[in-house]
Amino acid sequence: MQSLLFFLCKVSYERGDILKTKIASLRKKHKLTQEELALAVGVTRQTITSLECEKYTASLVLAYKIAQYFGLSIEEVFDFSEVEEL
Amino acid sequence: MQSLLFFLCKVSYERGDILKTKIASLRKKHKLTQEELALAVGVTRQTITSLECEKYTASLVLAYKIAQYFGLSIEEVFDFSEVEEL
DNA sequence: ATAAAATGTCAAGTATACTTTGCACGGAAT
DNA sequence: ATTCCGTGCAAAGTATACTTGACATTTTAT
Repeated sequence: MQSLLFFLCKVSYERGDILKTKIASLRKKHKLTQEELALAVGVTRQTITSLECEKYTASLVLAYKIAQYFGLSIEEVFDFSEVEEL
Repeated sequence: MQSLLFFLCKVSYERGDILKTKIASLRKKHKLTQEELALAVGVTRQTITSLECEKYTASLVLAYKIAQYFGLSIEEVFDFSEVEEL
């Protein structure tokens, strides 16, 4: 039986400056658990959860490691479209 | 008379995990002061100094803004070659 | 029906990114 | 020689990124 509910993230409206990411969908496409991805890029599972639920924005180095793990560029994994124009 | 000395950064050997950047050379190529670049990307001059002297690594959003200012990708401005392989 | 695996969350702590202010020094111009 | 500009630095403070450990709910497997 298919699941009726997904794991849901509690959305925080305190900060509007957190980058949207494709981490969750990329991870599922590669059939990985958060734990496995965390191990692969050298952080804890909670950090992956936080990034997927957009609690904060990854550091530059972590962003690179995640992108590289999926064979993509940083710009392909994180959505910069809402960064204030220069 | 040509200058004999450049502005020099005191190198800290405490951390070996700070990304090398092309910010200083790009800024000079564009004939900008640190102050002007700082204003353009929305940080203080001291932050630009710190990044150029590699005191710490920029955040993902700041890295994006700097790269975009120069019309480059993040990967073209920051050197990820020494990031631990996955 | 039960157990195990996967995910989300919270609190407290450490580490890193960035700000603010102020000072020192070299180079350029007058 | 004096002044101004650009740069490097330091200390203290705030904000954000990440860790650790523990717990609740959902999903998957038995």
